[in-house]
Order: sequence, then structure tokens, then C-alpha cells
Amino acid sequence: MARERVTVVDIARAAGVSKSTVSLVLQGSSLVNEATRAKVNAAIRELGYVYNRGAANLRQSKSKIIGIVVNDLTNSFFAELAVGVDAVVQSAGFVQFLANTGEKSERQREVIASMREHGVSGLIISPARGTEVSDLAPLVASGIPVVLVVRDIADAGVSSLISDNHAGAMAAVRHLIERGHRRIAFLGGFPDTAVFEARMRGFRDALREAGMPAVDELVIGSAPSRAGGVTAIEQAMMLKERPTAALCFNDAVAFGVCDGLRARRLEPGADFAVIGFDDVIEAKTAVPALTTVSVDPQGMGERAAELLLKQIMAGRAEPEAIVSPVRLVVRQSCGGTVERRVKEISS
Amino acid sequence: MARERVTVVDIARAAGVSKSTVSLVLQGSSLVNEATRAKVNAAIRELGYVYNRGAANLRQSKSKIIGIVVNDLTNSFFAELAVGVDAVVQSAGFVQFLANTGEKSERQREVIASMREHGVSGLIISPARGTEVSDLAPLVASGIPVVLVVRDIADAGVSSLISDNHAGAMAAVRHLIERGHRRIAFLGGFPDTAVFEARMRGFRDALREAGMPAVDELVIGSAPSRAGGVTAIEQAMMLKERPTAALCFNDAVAFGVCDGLRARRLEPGADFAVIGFDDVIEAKTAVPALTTVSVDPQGMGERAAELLLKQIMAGRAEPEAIVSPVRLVVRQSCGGTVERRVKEISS
DNA sequence: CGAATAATTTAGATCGATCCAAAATGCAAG
DNA sequence: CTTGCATTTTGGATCGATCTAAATTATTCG
Repeated sequence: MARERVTVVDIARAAGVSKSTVSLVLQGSSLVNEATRAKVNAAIRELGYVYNRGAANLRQSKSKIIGIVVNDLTNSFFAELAVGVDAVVQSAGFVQFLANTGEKSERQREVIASMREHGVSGLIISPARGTEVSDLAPLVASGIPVVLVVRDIADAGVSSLISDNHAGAMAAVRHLIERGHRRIAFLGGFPDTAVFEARMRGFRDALREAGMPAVDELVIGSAPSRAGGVTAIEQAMMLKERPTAALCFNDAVAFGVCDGLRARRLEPGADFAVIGFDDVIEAKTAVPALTTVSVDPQGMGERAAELLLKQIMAGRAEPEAIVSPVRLVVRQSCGGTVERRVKEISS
Repeated sequence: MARERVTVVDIARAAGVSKSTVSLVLQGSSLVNEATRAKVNAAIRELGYVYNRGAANLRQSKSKIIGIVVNDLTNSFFAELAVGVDAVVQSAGFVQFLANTGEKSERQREVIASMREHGVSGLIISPARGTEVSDLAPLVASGIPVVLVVRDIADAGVSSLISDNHAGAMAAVRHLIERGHRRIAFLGGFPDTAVFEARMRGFRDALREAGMPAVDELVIGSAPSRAGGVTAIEQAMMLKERPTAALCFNDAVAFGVCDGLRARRLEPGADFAVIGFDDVIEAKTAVPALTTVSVDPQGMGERAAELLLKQIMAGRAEPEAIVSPVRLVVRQSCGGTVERRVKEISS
């Protein structure tokens, strides 16, 4: 196998036309006669021609590649985000370079550089923890469109698409208060991130609004993972005055909290109210189904991709900062008996 | 911003040398004098030069891109697989094109074609359901290295890396029998897939080995998801003679089965033994921790990537069919009290 | 039928790097 | 101060497509 590459010249020869004509056909130009177009297409099929996008890009100096870099692909939130991006991007005729940084900003620098070398025409980035404006500076200076998702970086000078973490957290806590809870914990997440900060502020503001004190020992950070949730709830249950409900940093933490409760023979939902954040797919089917603030990761990926494509098409666009509305989906884990009751929040 | 592209010629001019010399420096050639190398590197930094890999690829007719196409990225098994591939591939200086087919073979055809046009130098494919040899034929005919993972396709003429599904299922069922279970179900998965077939065969063979009858009504297919697991266990518990244990098609199904059991006030582990398949990260931290046949998705991704890279380097390699060993990790969900007892199976 | 106009087709330069063969330079020995 | 050999550097062709401007062919019409 592995025979010589078939090029436009080969198929031009086979079809008895010039390579220019072949190029026209490849681009679906209307300038070319039906009969010749048919001849050329026949030759293309005959010789098993494969278009060389790299060569075309070189001449046109633009590509149909977009890059997406995520901080943790093993977290299904980000996997779903990537799926959303992929769907939009593919149907626009682009392909995506996907890289996982695993929260390491060194690797993030490398992969962004690598993507630039490959000539991506736009980049969607969910920044690694601790990413600074200076990490992104050379990229934004180059003028290629960038959309930040999930985590914003102040003054980076690029578009961003984040969810309304503050409003979501407030709505969740209000709901818990309405149900009669008076000792509510905020569990999980790394305290030095903007997302944590926003959700925690929502938590605090809702308590203040209800005239309830914010007890510091009820805010317990941890890794934003299932395992982190287990340790956070364990710590919470060691307190003299235990909480009766918790808003969790994200769904993974919430699942861990449920696990940890069961390990102490407490039934999530019945004995202790748990609310998550993100609404990953498993949230709906878990038992008990998880009450959570729905961020719709896949939809967010789609919107990020659309925003990026818009900017790519427009050439030069003003950076937009979009805050995506969020809604509380009440399921069983917060003691609700009402399935599928949905509260619209917004912004 | 968005100024003119800086090319080798520009930096050659700035450094007062020829573009050939610059090219040599870029490739880290030892032919070039230390002093000039320094001058060139200075100019590169000064002008903010970005290497154009596309142009280089054109001349060298080889790229540092590998493609990975997965059938369902929202399944964390495949997300982890992709992470494993990414890790190896990145440290070998490659980047990965990742595409999600969502089990649609039409989309699979498109993305494979697109990747070929972009000149990937190798492809790792976890085929969509119902992929035929003919779907892959043009690809393998082109001679570019391909590694099939997770699902093999007979006679495709390419390398494959699958887990030892048969041995894994047998070990799991043997374990359940040792614990005294006599009515064991096989739950979840689409019956028309090779993976299902292999795992089910292992299930049957272990029963036969123990002289136990294989009861058809105890084999219940479903979607290979958490939701599918819920419906499968519900169906199983409707039988007159209920099972006391189940081997599940994969971990997602197993989690669903646990959910379904709880919904009936049965505690997985204590009241009913559940064994999964794959060993996704959550298996360890779930409560009860899931006994499962460990496939190590991330490790599998790494090995697939290594195999592919080997073939790319070798130019032309014989297709290998690797069956990756698998081990039963006994945790709590099968009623075990022994934590972290590990049985090595193999093949 | 020939000029004018419209519809097709094409030669050759070009994108940004690599590679080859050949030229330029440095250095040691005679 | 050459000659000979090793070390560096370089011009120009090349990869496979696109693009421009111009050439060719077809069609219309007075």
C-alpha cells in the first residue's frame, strides 16, 4: 500500500484539465462547466484522492482548526463541555484539537504554543488553576480569537463565558432555608479559585438575606472531586453542632457527600439535604436523584463554540463577557418529594 | 495587533543570516556555530516568531498529529482513555485531534476523512457500534497506522488493543460463586456488541464450570449507562426467583444497579452483591466501593498511544492484536469485608 | 460572418518551511 | 602562504494547494 500521494496535478492529468480547474472544482466554484466538473470528480474518486488541507492552509493562511484546552477531562463536566464544543465545531466544518492540562499551567503553556504552531484559528480555554493574565498575553497579542469558559480571568482582554455562580448558589441556599434548614454547610472546592469565591459569596449572601449568621466552620474546602466530598462531609460531621444540609461546590463533591453520609448510615435526602452544582448527566439518574444548580455543560460548550466561531468569522470582534443563566433543578437529594420541579432563576 | 506573520525570512534578515541557517537552528542541528545560533534565537524571541508547522509538514510530508476518535466521550471510561492517550502523545511532541462520534458511524466516517485531510500520522479509534470492515477499508488501504481500542473489528487488518473481557467476567463470577451465590444475573449492555458477547461468554463459562445452569431470564440487556442499570435491576427484581448477585456490563450499569437497589430499600453489598467492569475512577470512592474488573482505561489509552507511536516510527509494522490483562478488584459492593484484596488474573 | 460579450480554462507566482548540492570560511600542516 | 580538510553557511528547488490575470472557447446578435 502506502503508494505515492495523489495530488491535484495527478487528478488534473487524469481528467485532462489543468490543476487550476481541479482546484476550482474542489472549492465548488460555479465557474466550472458541469461536464468538466463531472470528469474531475470521477478522477478524484478513481484515484482515491485525499485533499491536503495543510497545503491549502499554507496558501490561504487560515485553517479550519479550533483548539480546546481543558483543565481536567476526567471530570465529566469538562468532558461534556468538550462534547458540546465538538458538536458545533464539527458541523461548521472545523475539527478540534483537544488537550488536557490536568491543572498544570506549565503544560497549558506548552499546549497553547503547540496549537498556535499548528495554526488554529481560535481557542476555547478552560484555564488551569492559577492561570495569570501574563500566561495568556502572547496569545491575545497575536490577535487570534479566544474564548475563556467556566473560569474567567480578569483583564485578559478576551471573551468569556461563565455561569452565574453567585445567583445559582443563592437560589440553592434560599431553597434550603425555605425547607426549614438552619445549619447549612458549604462543602468542597479549592478556596483560591474564582468559581469557589463566587459560589461561596452566593451562599453567604443568601444566609445574610435570611438574617442567618455565616458560620466559618461550616465552609469546608476540599478537592473538587468525589473523594474530596467524602472528606469534606466527614469533617463537617465531626463538629459539635452538625449541619443538616449542604450546598456542594459541584456535583462530584455532592456525590462524595452522599457516599460519606451513607457510610455513617445517614440517607441523603431523608436525613440530610444535599445540593450539587453543574447538573452532570448522572445527577438525574443517581439515587437519590441529585438536586443541583444546572449549568448545562454541553450547552455551555455549544455556546462557547458559537461565540468563538462568530469571532472567527467576524475577523475582529469586541471581547464579550457572557454570564450564562443557571437554574435550580429540585430532585430528591434535598428532601424534596416533588420530582422535576424546576425553579427558574436567571440574570 | 494581528500584524503580519513573521517568517523564517524575517528572522534571517534580522539576524543577518540566510533562511537555511535559521531552519537549521529551528531543527536544533549541530552544524551551526554557537554564536550564530545565539543570534538567531535572539531574533526569534525579539520578533515573536511562531513556527509554522503546516508549512514544514508540507515539505516533509509527515505531521506530528495523531487522531483519536471515540464513540462516547460523556462516558468517563472513554474520557479517561483519551486522557491516557493525550499524556503519552503530548510527551512525544505530538498533538491529538479528538473527535466524538456519539456511536454514529456516519459521523465516524466524516471525522476519519477530515483527519486524513489534515494529515494525521496515525489514528486511535474506539469504533462506533456497528462499524464494519468496509468503513475502515479506505483508511487501512492508505497505509496510515491505526490502532483499534476497546472494540475490535475482525479482519480489519489493523492493530487492536482490547481487554480480556472473557477472563475478567469469569473471574468475577467465580468470586461470586465462592461467596455462595447461586442465582447470579448478568445486567446491562447492548447484546449485539462484541464486548457484550465476550463478557457474557465469560459469565456463562464460569457458571458451567461450577456446574450451575445458565438461566436465560437472568441475562438482561440495557443501555450501557447508569439509567440502563436502573431499568435492568428493576426488571431482574420482577422475576419470581430473584437473583442475589449480579455481574454488570460496566461500572456505569453497576452504579445504576446500586441506585435501583436502594430505591427498593436494599443495600448493595449487604443485601445484594454487585460487580462492575472497567474500574473508572469513581469506583474506588463510591459507597459502597465498587468491586469491579479493572480495565484501567487511562493505562489502556497510554498503551494504545505507545503502540501507535511505535508503528509510526517503524514506518510499516505488522498489525498486532493485543489482549490486555485485567484484574478483579474486590471492594465492598460484593459483600466483601476484605478491603483492597486483589486477585490477579491474566492471560 | 465577424465583432462583442459571456463562459471556461489555464499558466505561473505564491504561501513558509525543508533539503540538497555547492560555496564560503576556518584552521592546521607543509 | 598555499593546499587540504573540516566546519559553517547559503541559493534555489520543492512540497500541494490557491489565486490572479490573462488566454481560450462558446454564444449572441447586428
